[in-house]
Amino acid sequence: MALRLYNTRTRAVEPFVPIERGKASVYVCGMTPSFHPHLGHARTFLTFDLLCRHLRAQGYAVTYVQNVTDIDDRIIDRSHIEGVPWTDVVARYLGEYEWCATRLGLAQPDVSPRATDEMHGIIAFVQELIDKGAAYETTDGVYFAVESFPSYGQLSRRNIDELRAGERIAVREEKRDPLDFALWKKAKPKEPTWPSPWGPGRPGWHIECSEMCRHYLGGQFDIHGGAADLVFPHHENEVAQTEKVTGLHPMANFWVHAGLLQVDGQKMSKSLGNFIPLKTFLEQHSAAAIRYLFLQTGYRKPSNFTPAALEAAAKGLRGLYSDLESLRSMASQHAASADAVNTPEFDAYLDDDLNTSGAVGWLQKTVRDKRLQAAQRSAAEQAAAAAETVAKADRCLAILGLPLTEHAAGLTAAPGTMALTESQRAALQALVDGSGGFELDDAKLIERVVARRNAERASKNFAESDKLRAELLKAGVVVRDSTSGTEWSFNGSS
RNA sequence: GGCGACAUAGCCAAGUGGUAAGGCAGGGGUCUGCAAAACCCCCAUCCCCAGUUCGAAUCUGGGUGUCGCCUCCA
Repeated sequence: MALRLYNTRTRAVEPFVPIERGKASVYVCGMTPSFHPHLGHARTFLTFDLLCRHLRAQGYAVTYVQNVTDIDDRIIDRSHIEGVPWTDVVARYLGEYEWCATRLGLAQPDVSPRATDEMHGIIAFVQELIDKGAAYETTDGVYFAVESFPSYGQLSRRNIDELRAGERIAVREEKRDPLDFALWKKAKPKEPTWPSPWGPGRPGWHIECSEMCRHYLGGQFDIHGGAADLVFPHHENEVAQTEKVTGLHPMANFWVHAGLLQVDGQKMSKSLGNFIPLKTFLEQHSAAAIRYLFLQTGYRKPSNFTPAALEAAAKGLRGLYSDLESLRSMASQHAASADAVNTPEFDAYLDDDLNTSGAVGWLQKTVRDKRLQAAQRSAAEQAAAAAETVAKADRCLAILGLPLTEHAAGLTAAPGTMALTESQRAALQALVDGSGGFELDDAKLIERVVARRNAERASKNFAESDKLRAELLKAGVVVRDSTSGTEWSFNGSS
């Protein structure tokens, strides 16, 4: 079984055949740091993170390039709005993205080039287009002549004539064709500029990706990714620019697009008021839970985010982890032999156009079944069987980007809910007053209350112990009794 | 208006010709001082209509609905 991927270029699921055996070159359109990264960004980059993890697990040497478009109209607009230099805007929002990427466990791209570091290449690229007669200069910039590229519209399946018909009244009278788009924008007042053969200015959108693709991956490479909303015009324009310059087709063998995230059944946007800033979100919720939630949905489908779905995902993942912990303790010191660690069924799901939903379902079922089976066996057999399952599950979870050790803690409670409020403290304090310390930290305080409750239980004073449990619950603390003692935890939403 | 995607149980969601994975929620039971956890059992015929086929959630045609793109967007 080998990887098959849906290819936007051909509108079909096709076997992935790399240009160079054993290698995979991947370019993904990254951030334009002009505003807060949002939950939709997370879905897109998580998708390609998974693709890379799977490719690597299958033995491919992956070169993953994810660019940063750090100069753009919106960045300039934002700097005017905030009254700060455009470089500050970039630093702020890019920093925010990087914080989120770390939190989400996104693998570092092998290269993350920035448009402003590629100016020479970009300018050269534009010049090549002019030399080839595919671009022309006007008083305000340099434009790509769509007419020079007959297959324009192929990737996004647009009809050029219909596009022209629908085009709004051309503002730029100098444009030869309303569809022509800017490669280089000549300087306007209060805008950052770079010197060029056409005078000071800056690149248009699209050109930076064409240049970076060519620079880092060559005129043709394996996979070009991005979110579905980039198919037109961004990727269409990239194709036109690149193929015009290189004369090679296709620019990328596979075009892979991640479905857009919706919130409450609607597109996420600032104007609709359902914009979910990623950093805020990750400060309040488990990164593993959102990752798991996205994995439960096919990457190409539109995904509708709801708090209920997140909650369900967090619980589902927690259950999986819990089963795995049980298996781990059964396995004890027993180690699985390395060659036993393969998961063909799981791999087959991912090979099938990244069927993460099926893969996760298989993992859930397998871990659960194996746990139940192991429990039936003799101690010796049990350890061996459990160790093998644990090793396999660990492998799957690593590919999914959900390693147990890193994420388990974050699932039981969100960071913001880990502490008692003043009133909760006061209430619990009152229950253990007379015991001395009023400088107890939260954990110590809770443990005192739990201890008191256990004392009541020991003396069969159940009415009192239940009252204490209720008090703890009011403070967001859940207690669980077992033969080995009483445990407690915050019941913060994940 | 043009192009496209999607429509499976209360919710999320796999499954592309042979009688519906998984998760969450829910119901019943075992266990427990109670509760939690755990364990056992139960819970859909796949938007509608008409076709093709021995057989369709899966193919074809026609509807209906939701969403997206066509302007900046991950």
